[in-house]
Formats: sequence, C-alpha cells, structure tokens
Amino acid sequence: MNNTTSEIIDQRYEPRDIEAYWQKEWANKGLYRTNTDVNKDNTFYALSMFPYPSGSLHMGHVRNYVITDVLARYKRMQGYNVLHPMGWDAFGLPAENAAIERDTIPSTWTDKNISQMKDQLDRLGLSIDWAKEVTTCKEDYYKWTQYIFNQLHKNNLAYQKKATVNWDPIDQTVLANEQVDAEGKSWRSGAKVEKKELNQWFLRITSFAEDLNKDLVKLKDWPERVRVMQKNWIGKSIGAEITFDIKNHNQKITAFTTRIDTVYGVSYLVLASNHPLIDQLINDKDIDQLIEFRNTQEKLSDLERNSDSRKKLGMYLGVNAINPANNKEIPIWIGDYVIMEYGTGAVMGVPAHDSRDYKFAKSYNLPINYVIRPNNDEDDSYLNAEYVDKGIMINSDTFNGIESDIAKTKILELGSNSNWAKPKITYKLRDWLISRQRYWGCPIPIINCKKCGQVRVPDEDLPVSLPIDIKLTGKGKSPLTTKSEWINTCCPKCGNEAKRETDTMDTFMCSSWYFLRYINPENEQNPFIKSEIDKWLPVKQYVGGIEHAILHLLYSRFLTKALKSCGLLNIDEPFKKLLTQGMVQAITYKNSNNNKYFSKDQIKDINDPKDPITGENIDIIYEKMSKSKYNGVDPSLVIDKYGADTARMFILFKAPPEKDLEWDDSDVEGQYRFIQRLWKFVFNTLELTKSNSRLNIEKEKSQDDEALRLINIAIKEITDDLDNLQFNTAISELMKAVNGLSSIVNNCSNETLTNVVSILVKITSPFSPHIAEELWKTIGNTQSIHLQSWPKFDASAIEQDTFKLMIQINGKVRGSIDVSKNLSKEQLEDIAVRSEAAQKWLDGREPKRIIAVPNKLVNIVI
RNA sequence: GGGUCGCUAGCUCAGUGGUAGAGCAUCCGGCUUUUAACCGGCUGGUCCUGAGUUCGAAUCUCAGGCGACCCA
Repeated sequence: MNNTTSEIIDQRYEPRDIEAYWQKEWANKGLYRTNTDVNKDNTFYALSMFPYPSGSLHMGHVRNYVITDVLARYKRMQGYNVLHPMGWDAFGLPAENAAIERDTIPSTWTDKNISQMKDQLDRLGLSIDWAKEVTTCKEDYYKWTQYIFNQLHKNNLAYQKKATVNWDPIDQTVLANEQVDAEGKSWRSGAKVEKKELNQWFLRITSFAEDLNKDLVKLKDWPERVRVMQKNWIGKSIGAEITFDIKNHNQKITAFTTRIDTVYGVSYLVLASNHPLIDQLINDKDIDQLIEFRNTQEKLSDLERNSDSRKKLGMYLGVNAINPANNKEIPIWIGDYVIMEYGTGAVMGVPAHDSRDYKFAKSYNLPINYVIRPNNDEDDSYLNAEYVDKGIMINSDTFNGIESDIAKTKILELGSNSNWAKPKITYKLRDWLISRQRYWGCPIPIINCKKCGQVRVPDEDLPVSLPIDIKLTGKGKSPLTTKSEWINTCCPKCGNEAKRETDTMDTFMCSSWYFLRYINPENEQNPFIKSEIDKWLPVKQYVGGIEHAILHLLYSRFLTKALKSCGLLNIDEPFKKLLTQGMVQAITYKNSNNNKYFSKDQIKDINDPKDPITGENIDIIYEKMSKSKYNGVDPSLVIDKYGADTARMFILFKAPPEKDLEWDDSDVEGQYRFIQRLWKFVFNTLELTKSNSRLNIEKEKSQDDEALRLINIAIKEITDDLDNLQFNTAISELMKAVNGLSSIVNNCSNETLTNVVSILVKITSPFSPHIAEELWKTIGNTQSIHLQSWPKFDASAIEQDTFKLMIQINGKVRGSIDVSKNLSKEQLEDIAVRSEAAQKWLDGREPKRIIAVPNKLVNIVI
C-alpha cells in the first residue's frame, strides 16, 4: 500500500487538537441552537435524565449523554428539528452537607460543581443547546415549581395531614414510600428508616392511580420491566368491601378482600394495630398489653411486618364479630401483618386460602375452614396447607359445587343485595409525601395564619426565596425553623401576623417537570406554554438509569396528568419512548471473606491475586464503578489519553445500551486503533485520488461496484441500527465497511473513492463528531458535516450479479458454486445435482427430493 | 412461588428458519520515525441441555438447567 509517503505521515491523528478546535468552532457558530419555528411533525426531543451536580462526571453520565447525542445528531441529519437540552437537578442534601463541611453555602458549592461538569460535558463533544439550560435551585426555575404547587393546592391535589411517615435518622428528614427500598432503607443515605407521626404535605397521586395504571398500556416503547415495576407499585386490586357487625357493639368493621369467594371460610378478623375502632372495643384489662403491642409495631417497617419469613404477631381483642354470609361468630384480633394505610386497615382471615392468614392461624391455633377444593376431587392433600388457587366451592351454603370464579360474582351480588358487601377497587399506591425538613430545597409556598389557616402565597408574590445567610449545622431542627425573620410574615388574606411553612419540597418534585421547562426556559410569564409543549412533547426518546423505574418516572407521569387536569397541559404522558441504559462496571478485586476491596496497584500478581494483608485468595469480579471499590474510571482521564471520539465509540460499542457495560482498558485501545484506521483510510484514499497513474478501467468498474456495495450495506445497516438504538452493531458495521473498503480502494476510480469516503465520513459523524468534522474538511468541504443530510441507501448497489449457491445434502452444507442470480428453481436444481459435491455424496444414487431456494441454496435429500 | 430478561469463539456482543459472524484478546510474520506503536495473517464454536416441528433449527414449539433483576 502506498502509505509511506511523508505527506501522510505528517498527518497524525491528534485528538486533543482536533477536538478542542471543533468544540470551539461549533460553539462559536451556534451549530446546535434549537430551531424554534417548528411544527409537531418535524420535531425530535432527545432527552437525557439531567444530573445532580456532584462536581464530577462519571461514566454512567457519559454513557447516558452520548446515547442521546448520537440520536440527536442522527435525527438532525435526517431533517428533524432537534431539541437536545441539559440542566441540573440542583437541590438536595449533598450540597447542604458539603456546605456544613466546608463552611460555605450550598449555592456556592452547587454553582462551582455545575461549571466544572459543564466543562466536562463540553469535552465530550455533545450537541447540547446550552441556551435551554435549566437549574432547579435557581429562582427563575423554582418560582415555577412553587407556582405548580399552588396549582395543585388550588385543585385539591396538595394537602397536609398527620401521618405515620418514614424518618431517615441520618439525613434528618422524612421520605416518600418510593424512596425506601425493599429492606426498609433510605434510597439516599442507606439508613434504616424509622416511623414517626408527623404533620406533612402530600400530593394526591392516588387520585390518578387508575389513569397511571391504565395508561401503562400506551407506553409500548418503554421497557416491559419498567412497566411491570410501575404496575406492581400501583398495585391495583379488584375486590369487595365486606361489612361485619360486632357482637354487643353498635360499630361495624369493614374489610377489603379480593377473595369474596372465600367468605364462608372466614375464621377471624384482623385489625391493624392503629385501627381507630380498637380503642372503643378493647377491655380495660387488656390496655397494657395493647400499648406494648403497639410499641413493638412502631419500630418495624411495613415490609418487615409483611415479610413471609417472620412469625406473625397478634393479640385477641376479646370481642367477636358476625360473618354476614353465614352468621357465624368469629373472633376479632389485632395483627402485625395488617396495615392501616392499605384497604380499610382490616382483613378477613381465611387461613384455608391465604398464606399469610394461614401462618397467623397456625401461630394462634385459629380454625382453618376449607371452602374451595381443587378441581380433581380425588386428592385430599390440599388439606395439608393453604389452598390459594381457584377451584370448586364447598362448605359455602347455596354456592357449593360451582366454580370459585363464578361464585365471586354471585356472592358479591348476594352481599350487595343484602347490604353487607359492595364492589371495591384498591391500590397499593399511597399519596406522595413531599415535605422535607431540610434547607436546600424548594420552599413550600404556604403561609400559616391563625385566622385564615393555610393560605397560598399568591402567584404574583412568587418565588418564596430561600434565605441566603443561614447557619447550617446539620443538627437539630430543620434549618428554616431557626430563621425567624424569614418565618414571620403577614397573611396574604387578612394581613395579620402569620408564619411561613418551613418544610421544603422533595427534590423529585423539581425534577418532575424540568422537561417541560426546557422548551422555553427564558419565559418569565409562565412555567411553559401549552401550545409549545404540544409541538415537542411527549419526549421522543428519553434515556436514563433503571433506578428511576418507579421514582422519577412515576412522579413525572403523575405530574403530567395532574397538570392536565388543572388545564395547564394537553398531553397524557410525558415520555413516548424510554431507554434504560445499563450500568458501567469495572473490574474489582474483592476478598470475599472480609468483603474488602483492593485497588489494582495493591495486587502483586494479577494472575494469582492475593490479599496483601491476609494472603487470602481474592475474587476478580465486575461491579458498578464506585470510589469505595477502587474501580472508578475518570472520563476526563480517558478523554485526555484517547480523545472524546474514542471514549464515545467505545462506550457505544462495548455493549447494547440497555445492558451493563464492563469497562476494559485494552478494549478502549482497540477502539482507538479503529479510529486511527479510519483516519488513515481517508488520508490514504485522498492521496490515491491525487495520483493520476491509475489502473485499467475494467478493473475499476468491478471494484467500484464492490466499493459501492460495501458502503451501501453500511448505510442500510447503520440506519436500521440507529432506528433500533443498536449502537454497538452500528459501530461494528462501520468497522466492517472500513476493513472491506481498505482492501479494494487501490483499484477504484477517483469518482467512486470520493463518493464513498464522503458517505463513510457522514455515517461516522453521529458517533465520533470531531474526527468526522476534521476529515470532512480534509476532503474539501467547507460547511459543517453536522449540517449535512443522512445518506440514503441505494438498493440496486447492494445487489450482486452472482451469488454463492450453497449445496446441501440432507440439510448439511457440502459445497458451494458461484452462479448468476435469478436462475429458476429448475436451473438451480440442475446445477446442484451436477456439482462435484453432490455427485460425490450421491455416489450414483437418485435424490429422493430436491429443495431449491432461489438465490440461496439447493438441498438434496438422499 | 410468580413475572421479565439472558445463556453463541478466551472476553464483549451480532445473527431470530437457509454458508455461524464482528471487535478485542491469543498466536505467527513483517515493518519501524515505539506518544498508546503500526501493518498483514492464522487460530479459535457441544450456538446451555434434551425432545419435537421441518428438506433444513443458534433461530420455531415443549420440557429442563444456570444466571440477573422485579414482585410476593
């Protein structure tokens, strides 16, 4: 190959120079400014979940933003008006904690972090329109968060109530249910959550439980598992409420059940320990026992109480109820597996057909009455355990013998007519607790007046600003409660002395609407304009981590629906298409005996890793990057070493976007080599087109066809891959194209070379925008490559005149022949049978059957 | 216990009825102005297992195994 001329060697690939140069050029020219003159049909909103400004970008961010950037660039080239914004989820505890540590104020720390991270983002070559930037902790943003709160409050969707709430003892604040994990720990601090009875602000997400559940089916372009998780969280159950009379009392107890078909099998009732009726029903002599029972309850999380592994605890209340279905007397118990917040706080105990009831009944020797048996009546083994499936009714009066599914409807009918049952739907979803007892959040715009009660701060008086000069200690009460000159104010209604609400909002409230603000962040009159929202939303592609499957994504869906019901929006759902990208992992060295992690430097022999202290064997595993595991890879260092284009391509290539990605330095180097190959390939072909001593025309013709075929395959495959978010295979196709073209360029015509290289650079540009821009200029263009059109593929170029006809004997490949295309089945069969391979296997026999697939193969059955 | 996803070369992944592929790694050779070299070539497969459908199965069906996540 003619690659040793000094001219080419001088053209070294220097990513640092190229990338810095073009980033500046793009910014100066405003290349990625959003077009505002748009209509609904030609917009593409490419959105990444905005980051918390922690101060440094990590690989997870890089992966997230590069994915949306590739899409944004691709869609721009396809002629869409693209909105690709970025902003900052800037309220939250880390800033408050950092301020305490460094004796500064949260806003200073936050601003510094934002500018650092912005620099890091720019070094990735992202096509972000910074004119759209939003920052949730700035007054021009949180003013509108408060405005939205007011709108919700006006429409009875925000309210205060006393409730038992999750208290995080480390962060010193309450948490929403969604923010407590399956082990009863805080999503943020990891602390074991405690129970507290507090007066708190809630948003009425439960009013939208049905819509949130129903509309999940509209989200066809969301990952199924996210939809399943939301469905489970909403937890719709269709059942009935049954009313039980209490013997010797006037009160009644209502219990919710999804299994009214088992009502003849009720052997007791269980109430939640804080059920309001208990105090009226309890005998004086049992009060001490009740108090003790309640005390132990308060220490447990809901999940612990519900856990299957724990022994269920309860106490008999000394009072009995009447089963309205069969008038039998049944005892009333208090049980730790029933919670007041779900259903009615009362459960009808049917141990024969419910596993938790079964355990409870076994613990306290309560009767177990079977009222359903399996369809195959020969086997009595179901009597040894709870039988939770459907079956045939028994011991159920007039319903005996019919199927339990049918009995459900009939018993509900009977109960409804006799006034002891009515149809009822419940949801596991509870209202969203948004109060936080911390400083660095959006103040709740409410003023408490002795005379007028809770009064909204009028919209025109917003924002209620956070006081700047506040002493943060991290101890004791919420910081705002210590600021009396801020708290004391006048009632907007009556003008008398009144006090401000000192709770701030959950930061998830700020992040539940930021994607609406991006459309017109400069708007001083409104949070957003309905008609403008309609042009851009729902978001065409949203990309973020799976950890928000419930939290952020559910809150955003709720707020969208709530704002629609307040008349502020027309859309039902905020995000049309969702991609949950996988984690970025890296190798860790872990001693499984003591769970200690080691850095690579601490390991003497990587091939036989030992604990440097104890000498024990060490496991080598891939885990999510984190400081504590000594396996973090700093994006800035990777960019310094290889350039952003290599980092981008590697992270896209290494795994499909939704799967976890294992970082591997040697693979990054492989990616860097590919980029260099691309670089050299373009310079090499440029050199070829300049030299006039080319080969004969005939050879050029066939090689030209092949070059066009290769580049058109690449267009087709990469276009399909981008449409399906398969970035890894798209890059694989690029590699194939470069490899394939490299071996034939010497014999192609100048015209074809110029054409093919131009296309190749274009289809590379979304992935590695800097090198593409530089090469684009090198081959003689003046306008940016990022303003060019995405190439269309030419189907006729892909077709070949001949193909390799596969010869199969009994379905196994035994040979192949090059033949011309579009031969008839008969012709193919004839060629195949006469082929050397077939003759050898036939060995004189007649084929039993021949299957010919045009343009593919012939299978001869012997 | 239920649900979702996955299992293909040493590694990470394509391929979803018709020739088992890519990149990286390994190995061999060349070259050299060794930033982090570079160039060429070779090797490498029980497509998790079993059964079924089919002329033909990595691909479709059924059963099972292993793993990840979610729910109970």
